[in-house]
Amino acid sequence: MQDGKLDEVLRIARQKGYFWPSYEIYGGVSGFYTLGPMGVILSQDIKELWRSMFIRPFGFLEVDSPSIMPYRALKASGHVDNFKDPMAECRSCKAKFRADHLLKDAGINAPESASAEELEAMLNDNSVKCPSCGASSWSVRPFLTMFETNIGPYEGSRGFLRPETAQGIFVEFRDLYEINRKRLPMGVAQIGKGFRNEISPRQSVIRLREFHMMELELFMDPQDEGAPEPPSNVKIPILHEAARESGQPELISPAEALSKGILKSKWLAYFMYLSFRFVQALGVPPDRQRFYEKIKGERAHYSAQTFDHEVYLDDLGWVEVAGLAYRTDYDLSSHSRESGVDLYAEERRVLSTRKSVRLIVDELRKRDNWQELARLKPEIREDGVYLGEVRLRDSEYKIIEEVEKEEVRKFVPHVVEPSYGLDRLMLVSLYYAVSEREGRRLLSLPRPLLAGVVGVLPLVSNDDMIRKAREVAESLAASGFTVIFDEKGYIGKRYARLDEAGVPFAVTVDGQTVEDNTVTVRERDTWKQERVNASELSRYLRERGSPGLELTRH
RNA sequence: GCGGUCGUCGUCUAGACUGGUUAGGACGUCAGCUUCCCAAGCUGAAGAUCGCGGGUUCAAAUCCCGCCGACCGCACCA
Repeated sequence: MQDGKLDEVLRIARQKGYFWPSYEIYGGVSGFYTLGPMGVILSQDIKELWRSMFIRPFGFLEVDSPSIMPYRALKASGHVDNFKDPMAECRSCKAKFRADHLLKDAGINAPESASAEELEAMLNDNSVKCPSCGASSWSVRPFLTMFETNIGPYEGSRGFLRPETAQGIFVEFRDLYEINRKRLPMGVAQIGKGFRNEISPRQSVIRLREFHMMELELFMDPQDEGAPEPPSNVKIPILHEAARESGQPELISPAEALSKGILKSKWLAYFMYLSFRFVQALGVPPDRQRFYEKIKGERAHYSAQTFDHEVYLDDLGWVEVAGLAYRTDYDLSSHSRESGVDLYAEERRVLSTRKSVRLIVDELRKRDNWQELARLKPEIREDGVYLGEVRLRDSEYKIIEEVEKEEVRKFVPHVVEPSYGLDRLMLVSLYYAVSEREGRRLLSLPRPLLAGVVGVLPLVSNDDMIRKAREVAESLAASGFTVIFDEKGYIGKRYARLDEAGVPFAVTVDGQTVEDNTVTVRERDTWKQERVNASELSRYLRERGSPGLELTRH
C-alpha cells in the first residue's frame, strides 16, 4: 500500500473537472462529492458500457423509481431494523461503541431483540468497562444509518432516502412481471442514487453518503434458473469461504466453481464472469481483481451468498466496487407479507392433451352431400378421420391438439443481484488510467470511455484558422461529439492539457486545411497523427472510438 | 464522538517556534508579443477580509481561548 498515486488521481479529478468535494465554500461536508463536466461524461459512458453488457444482450428491463421510500416498504425489506445499530456512549469519555459488541466482549450474550434501554441496563448492571477510558457508565441510543424525512406536511408519514435502488424494483414486481409477459428469467436494472448516513465517510468517493449505483435484479425460478452457461475456459480469482483461511484466492473458472458447489447459483456464476470482464473493460488488469466471499455475519440481512468484487489500489488495498448477492426470495417474500399482495411467478405445466378435428368447410363443400356429412360428428380412427362411414380426404380436416389439463405452479422467484458503485468505478478507472509519457501526465482511459469527446485546435491563432476550426467544431458537435475548443497558446501545451484530461483525440486545423479541407487527428496515447478529410471526421472518430472488444454475450 | 494532523489567491504552498514595511513564490487564468505540431520564450495583469469569533498587545497569518470544517487513525461500513 501507499504510493501517493491516489493523491495524483484526485488532483487530476479536481483540476480536469471529474469530481471534487461538495460545499467547499461552506467548509465542505464530508461524504458528498460533485461530478464536474468530465465526470458527468465519464459516468454516462460507464453506465452505457454497463447497459451494453448487463442489460441489452439479455433483453432485460430498466426502471427509474423514486429516491424517497415510505416507512413500510423499508420496514418490510428489513432495512429499518438492520440499518439500526445500538450505539453505546461512554458517559465519561464520550467514546462510542456498538452496545452488543461490548456485551459480547464482556462475555454476555444480548438477545437480538433487546431494546436500547435493556442494553443500557445490561451494560451498567454488569459494570462493563469502556475500552478507551475504563469507566463503566453508559448511555445507549439506536443510530439509524438511513436519512429520514417526512412525506407531506404531517409527521405521521415517515419516509427514508433509499439505501439501495433494488427496493424500488422489488415493490414493482407485479407490474414488471406482467410487462415482461410473465416470463422468467427476468432482469430488471436500475441506475440511480443511493443514500446512507455513514458515521464516518472516508477516502474521497469510496465511502459517500450520497452515491451512484447500478443494480440489476435477476428474477428466476430456483428449480430452473435459465441462465447462460458460465464459461469454463476463463479463470477468475475467487477468495471463497474455504480459501479465505489461506488468504490466497483460487483461480477457477465460473463453470467449475458452480459445479463444485462454491457458487450457489448459475446466474451468480455467469454474472461473476461478466463482472470480471466489465471491470477489465474499465481498465483494471485481471490480476488486480478478485471476488471476496462474505461469510455469514458479514453479509447483508437478505443475502444467502455474497461476493464482493474487489479492485486492488496501491494506496488503499482492496476496494469493493461491486457486490454480487444471492438474495433468494427474501425481498419478494418480505414485501408480500407486509403488503398483503401476493408476489409470485407462475409456471404452467401441461399434464394431458386431447386431439380434436376441425373440418375445413370450404373443401368439404365440394362434395354433393356435404350438408348431410357436416351434421355428423368427426371421429378419429386408426386409418383416418371419418364422418359416419365416410373417410375424409386430408385436405378436408385438420387435427388440433388441445390442452386438456394443466397445472399452475406458483412460486416466489429467487433473485441474484450484481450491484455496482459507480463512483468507485470511476475512481478505479481513473486510477488505472493515470500514466506518464515523457514526463507528462496522461489519462489513458480505455477506449469506449470518453470516445465522444474530442479537442479541436487551430494550430496557430490566426483568424482564418480559427474560423475554419470553428466550422469543424460545429459539425462535430452536430454529429453528437462533445467538443473542447482550445484556440490559445502553444500547441504542445494544448495537447498536453487534453492528454491529462483524458480526451482521446485532438483535431488540429493547420495551413493545409484551408487548401484541401484535411485536418490532423492526434491520438492521446500514442501521439501519432493522421491526416483525415474534414468531411470524414466524425465517421473516422467513431470507428477509432469504438471499443474494438466484443462486449456482448460470448 | 474520541485521538492525531491541518486550514494562507482557483490549485499547491513560504511565512508561524523568535508578533513589526505593500503576506512571497510556483502552477493555473487573462492580455500582448512570438509561434505552422508537442507543458518553449519575453512582457504585463487580475486574483488572499490568512476558516470563523473573541482575547492579549502600540501592533496578530504568527501568541491564548472558543467554535466550524477537512484529512488520517479508532469505532462503524447492512
